[in-house]
Amino acid sequence: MKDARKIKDLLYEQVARIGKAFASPKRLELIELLCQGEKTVETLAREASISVKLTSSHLRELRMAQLVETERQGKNIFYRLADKSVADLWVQVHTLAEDRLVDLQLALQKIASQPDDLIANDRDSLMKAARKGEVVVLDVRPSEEYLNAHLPFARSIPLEELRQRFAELPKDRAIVAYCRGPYCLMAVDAVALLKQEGYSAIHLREGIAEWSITSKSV
Amino acid sequence: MKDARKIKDLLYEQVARIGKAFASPKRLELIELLCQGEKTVETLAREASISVKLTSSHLRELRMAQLVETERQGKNIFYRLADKSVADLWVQVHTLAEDRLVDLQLALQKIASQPDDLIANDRDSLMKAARKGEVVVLDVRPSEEYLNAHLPFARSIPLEELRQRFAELPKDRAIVAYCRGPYCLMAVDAVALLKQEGYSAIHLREGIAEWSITSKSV
DNA sequence: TCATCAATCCATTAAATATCAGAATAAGCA
DNA sequence: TGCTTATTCTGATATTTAATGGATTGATGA
Repeated sequence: MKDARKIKDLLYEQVARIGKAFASPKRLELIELLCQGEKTVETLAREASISVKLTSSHLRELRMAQLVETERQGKNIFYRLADKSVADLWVQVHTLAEDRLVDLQLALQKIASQPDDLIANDRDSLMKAARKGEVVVLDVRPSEEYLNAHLPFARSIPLEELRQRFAELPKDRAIVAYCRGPYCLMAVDAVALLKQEGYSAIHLREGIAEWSITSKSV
Repeated sequence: MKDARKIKDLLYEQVARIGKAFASPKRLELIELLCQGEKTVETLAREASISVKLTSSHLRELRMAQLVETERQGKNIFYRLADKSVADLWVQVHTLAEDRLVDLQLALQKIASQPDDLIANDRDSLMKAARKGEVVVLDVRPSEEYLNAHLPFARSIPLEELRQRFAELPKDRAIVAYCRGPYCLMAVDAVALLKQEGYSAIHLREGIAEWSITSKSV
């Protein structure tokens, strides 16, 4: 009996290693960044706005939970998710959080509905329209992330270059902008810019990680 | 810019509330128990082998993360999962842990393969056999849990009563025993007992929570 | 070989968490 | 009404974790 308890404790403790990895806001942000493709420690630190040392120590936690892998390329060490299922779990966790936590819902509403954005939410019809060229799907993430993976039919204009590259976008069609996911503000900013210029632009909450979850557990 | 950071921090912090709820072995055990149906604090404490006070404080954490709900019935307060998606997330998390963590794989092997158990893993063929009556699917959990929900075609004999009720089981067919899930040892014990009595018994790792995840994200 | 850069390791402090004991509620019962 | 039972709340303590600064490693390139 006592022995059974010890075994059980051991088992749950192992699973809790995964839970702990998902228990820190900074680590979640790093996971979301890694969903966009492999990155160096320095890049991750810059994009998450935290120090390299702190980034390194959080990445160490993620590595010890076997959620990320590293590879040295010259001077740099690249981190990547150990498996697609890690990205899936991130999506699952933040989706559950959005379903359950009122505070989170309120914060998200504040972002999205400030300029009263319409949010595209029907994948099939969006893809159908994109295929026919009725809408332009616009990826505003840095181009390396676009090159790593992007939504079908999407074209890439990183947010920083958008001001200079308006000319590439047609004014007679709706522009659907997306970025890293619902907690990334780049698409929101892009939509604001585009509207200022007279485009009809809407904001897609989902990023590639959210998109590639095939099945919603209903 | 600074404002954007503050918003982002807020968002990830909210999601981390869910992560933190899954970051403690004791809380994971409570979640697994609640996957079997609603239970009082006392019952949860007894079944997780921890004090009522500690159980209460862990349940408080889960309640604050909005993962569980309470309902008073007379003297007792019943806890239940706030949504099926909480059970789904538990399955997702422990499945990822089993995929990634070698220590966990080793510990699980020690349990399951001690008596060289065959593990039933093909749901469709198991259900087909159960429907035809070629195998007996046996639920060895306490009967309240069976009454709350159970696998198709399963019959209930709680582990404690198994010794007295061997007569109810046919010796000419395979018995497939299951319990709360892969970290519950009741089915393992049941299989050991049954084999001792000359039954051909095998152990199904999955419980109702694992079973009811319809789609594996591949 | 030495200087440089990227990243980690180590030691320290501050903050958060787990656990336990005792007091406090809240409902049901006598 | 007061007593009992189930549960939570309030502190107190020990452990764990987050964050930071200084020293260290490992590969690169002059």
